[in-house]
Amino acid sequence: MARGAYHHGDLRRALLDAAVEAIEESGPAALSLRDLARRAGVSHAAPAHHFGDKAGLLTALAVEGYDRLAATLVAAGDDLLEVGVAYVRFAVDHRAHFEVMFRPDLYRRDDPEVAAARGRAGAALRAGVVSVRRGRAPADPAPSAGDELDRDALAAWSIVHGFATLWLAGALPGGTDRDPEAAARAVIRRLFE
Amino acid sequence: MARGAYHHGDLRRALLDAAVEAIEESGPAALSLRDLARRAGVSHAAPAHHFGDKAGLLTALAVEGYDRLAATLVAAGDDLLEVGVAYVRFAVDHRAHFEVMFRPDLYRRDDPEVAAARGRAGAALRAGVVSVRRGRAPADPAPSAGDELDRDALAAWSIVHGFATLWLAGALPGGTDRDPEAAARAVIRRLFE
DNA sequence: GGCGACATCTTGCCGCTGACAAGTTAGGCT
DNA sequence: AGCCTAACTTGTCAGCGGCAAGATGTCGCC
Repeated sequence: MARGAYHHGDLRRALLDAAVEAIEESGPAALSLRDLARRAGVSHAAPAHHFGDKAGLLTALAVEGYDRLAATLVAAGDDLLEVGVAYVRFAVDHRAHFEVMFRPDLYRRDDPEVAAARGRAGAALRAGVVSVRRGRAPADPAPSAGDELDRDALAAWSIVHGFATLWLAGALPGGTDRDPEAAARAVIRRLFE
Repeated sequence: MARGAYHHGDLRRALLDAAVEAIEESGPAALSLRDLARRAGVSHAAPAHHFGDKAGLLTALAVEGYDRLAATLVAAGDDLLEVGVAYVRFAVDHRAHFEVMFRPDLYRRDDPEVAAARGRAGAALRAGVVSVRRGRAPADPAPSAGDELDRDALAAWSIVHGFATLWLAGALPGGTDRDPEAAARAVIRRLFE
């Protein structure tokens, strides 16, 4: 076993899980390392050993989030509508991860692990956006190279990310709250109707 | 004069301005009332008198943000493209206000002043979205009532909000950074082409 | 013109937090 | 057996938010 399972069992995992729980309860701003330590039943300085500092813990959470998002998007196939719905569902179902991922002032965005995981998620997203051009003229004559996003991809990402963010912020009125997935479907479809 | 201008001049305003400055420097998570007090040259407890607590200060900032956003959107006219671009420009130019507004765990979302200001911004947004249906079939047979948003409005709001959020998070690659407005224009146009 | 009432701001304190330093325990290796 | 190192604890410090109590300035009012 690579790490963990010495004294506590797997403290690193337990702390990350506790962080998710705490963030879902009261948002990332109110997160406290000492509270996480209490939840895991260890001393207040134990988290520092695994993550260095608070930003380190949130960096690990962001890495995990990007990886899970990538897996979710890949599993959704290559249909833009389904990939988009999967993006929104990920945000709703894993709001703690999602909120941290797009809050760069909370963690170390330049961390190489984060960059790699973000790259994987970005690739999965681009793969899903290919189908957006169905029934449309091809985009630019010069196809996007490397990690660039063409206009279609940017529009698709914007619309699903915006919907997810507004939903998480509680900014959407009434009926949307009950079934975000259906509302997201309708909104995304607006891109190619 | 209604308030302020006793000892300091206008401490309330000075604190809000200092908050904007501090948030632009290092994000809302790192905001400290004591730091704001130092910037304004007053004691550490002075902010409490004007705002009660930290959430009170951020609530005031959110109210100000929604009001300024409403004014910005109204000034942009009733063309969806221009309203959308104005939304993005507001986020970029007033990132401190914008970031607080959509971070409901930081302030009191149910505050009546916030609700009123948010209502004004929402109305301005809806007014701008009317034109999205140009060249399209009218939306639902039953027009949206009160503060409801139909699918077109939701799609428009999502796409501009998503673009703005991603830009602020530094998630957009390369070229978008230099001229967010042009990129936003291209993305929004995607809604009715 | 002086007095009281009030808004404004200060000083002092408490518990909590993140970070650091130094010590302790426990598992693995030879 | 003996050691090494990872994993954790204990102790400490400065900074923070929030509260209480006091000081100071400003205004209405007679």
